[in-house]
Amino acid sequence: VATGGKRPKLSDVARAAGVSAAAVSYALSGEPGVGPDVRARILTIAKELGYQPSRMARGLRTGRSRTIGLLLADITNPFYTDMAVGAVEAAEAAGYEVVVSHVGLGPERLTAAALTHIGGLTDGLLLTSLRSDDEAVVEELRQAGIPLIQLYRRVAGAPIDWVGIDDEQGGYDIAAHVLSTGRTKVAILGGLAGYSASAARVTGFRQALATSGLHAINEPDVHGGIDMDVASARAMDLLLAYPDVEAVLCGGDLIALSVLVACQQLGRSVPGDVAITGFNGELFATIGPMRISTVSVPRQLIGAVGVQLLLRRVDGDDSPPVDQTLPYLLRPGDTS
Amino acid sequence: VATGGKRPKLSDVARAAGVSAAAVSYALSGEPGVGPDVRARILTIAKELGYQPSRMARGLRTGRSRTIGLLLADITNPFYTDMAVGAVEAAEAAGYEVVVSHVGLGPERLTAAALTHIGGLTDGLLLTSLRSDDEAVVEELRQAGIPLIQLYRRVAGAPIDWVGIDDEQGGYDIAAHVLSTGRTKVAILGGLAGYSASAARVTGFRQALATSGLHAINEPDVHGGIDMDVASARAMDLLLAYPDVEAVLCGGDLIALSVLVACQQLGRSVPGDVAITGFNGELFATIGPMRISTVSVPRQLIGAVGVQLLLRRVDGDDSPPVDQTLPYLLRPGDTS
DNA sequence: CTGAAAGCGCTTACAG
DNA sequence: CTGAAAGCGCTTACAG
Repeated sequence: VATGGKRPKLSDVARAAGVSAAAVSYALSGEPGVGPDVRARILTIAKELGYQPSRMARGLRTGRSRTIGLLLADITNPFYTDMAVGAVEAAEAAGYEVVVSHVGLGPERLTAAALTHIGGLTDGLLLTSLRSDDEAVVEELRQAGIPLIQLYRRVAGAPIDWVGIDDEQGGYDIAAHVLSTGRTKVAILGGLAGYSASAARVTGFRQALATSGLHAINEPDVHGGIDMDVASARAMDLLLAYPDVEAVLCGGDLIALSVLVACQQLGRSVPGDVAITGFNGELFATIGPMRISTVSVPRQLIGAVGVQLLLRRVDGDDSPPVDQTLPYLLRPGDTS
Repeated sequence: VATGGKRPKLSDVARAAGVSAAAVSYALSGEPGVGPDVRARILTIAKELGYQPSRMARGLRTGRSRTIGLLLADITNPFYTDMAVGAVEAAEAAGYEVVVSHVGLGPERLTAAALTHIGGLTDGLLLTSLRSDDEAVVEELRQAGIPLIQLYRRVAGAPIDWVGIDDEQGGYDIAAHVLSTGRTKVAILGGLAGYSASAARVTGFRQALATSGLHAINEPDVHGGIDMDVASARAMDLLLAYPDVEAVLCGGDLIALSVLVACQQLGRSVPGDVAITGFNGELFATIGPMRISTVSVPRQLIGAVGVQLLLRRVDGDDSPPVDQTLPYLLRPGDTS
């Protein structure tokens, strides 16, 4: 009941059309080798029969799946799924399909997921979930001979194309923006040090502070977790430990939101008493009653450019790895 | 430079181990037909060589890909990606892989994406993006003979398994919760009428109101868009048109957030002047300074149960379609 | 412009 | 317990 009839195959179409299998193949792929009238008839019959070529057979024969994989640590995180949207659009334009895998945290799962893609499922991989110390994973995938691109996060020194933004400069810019309002008691609440982008942002914050002859009042404990509960605790601890803090530079919008909530709970006015900045430009940072000042990362563009780089590699380009740095947007909101 | 050596194939492993291809195949799949010592040697050599079986070849031969597809209208929407997480976990336990496709809005794209999955990429499909009037799409996919499951949203009357919650009862419950506080001037801000869940929720709201001898003060214009800008406009229009409204029952948390923001802008206190309820139980509804009262939908569970139903169909079960109704959670917050 | 044939890398009855 | 062989559904030189 549930399933229709058997799936028709190419030879069924050939028989129905009274031509050879080769003719059908040529007709469907738009190759020469079959007359326009015959081609039209074949196409009609194929549609009538509901013929759908087997990707397995085609892939086995051609060695290409015309599919690229996108590996996400957390498919629930819009920061990365925005990249997926850009990737899907760019891939579609090139006749490729994007399949997304939710791999969860941890290098083992990353490797496992990647290996199933490597089994020919996919012609190349977009990697997003890299930690700075994931060299081993990346090296293993490289050995497997599948083209790889790093999206945003990266492994230090890995000889693999990368596309992202200049987080350090972004951090510098938004810190300079806050300092320009005359605040001097500034704290930093960065993400985990193990991620390349988190580290770079904090470096940028520090450089801007140093330029004004300052340093963060909560050094050196500026790195930490970004999950909502952890971030909330860090925010509250900070405000309690440094009652006179005038500005908090955050490594991400979620941390900034935590600080905002904590300020409201403690009765500190924002941005009157405390200025707060985020990073990423996430949706939730802009939809609340108070828009968070942030650095907006061009996530869809990163995905799209990643696909372009990847398809170049899939087509056999083996020139040296490139770094593609994209522009970001400094977006002042209501919190600074 | 970019690619490693050629990928080893099964026959390479066989040669290196000095056995037949069949022996390797049996050893890798854990089938009997090869002794334990030989099996161990084969496994070792396969690992040494970095052998990774071709999914294409295996799929072509067996007619199974051990992969299931999840079609998302918007991969950026956490409501649906939460289902993906549940699906991934359930599938992994069963030895299946989940690949997610972002199809965007519109039935054409849905069909196109589904067809590429049907080409053998995937053994079955989890559908999330259905509108009530998508019968044509669903019928076409059914014809193609691929097992299908509807997640949450559904096509009325389609003979396909479905898993979700009782939105009507959920709507009734949260409306009753608000009415129990004595409010009588109640408005409804529902989602688009074209989606089964939106319609059911509104029906539930109305029934609860009717039970108290009431009806929404803004009837019959209770349905509308849920994108942030549209929802914001609807919220503002409502508050302006009905200055004495005491409660707003919303079809989703994003709408509820819009109403909350509009209330703050207009200086109405929440929940003092206006009670607000959402629906879904999304993360952002709970992380702001004010938690939105909502109905929490068990999204991961829906994904997991969807996978179970699907794998049953993949294994050939063709019993009549089932509806699987899961429990939800009424979660009062700070807005009611 | 068309058809017959080989082969992509596996799995799985089938003989030994 | 092991090996030789057929075949999954395509694509693509190669002859006609």
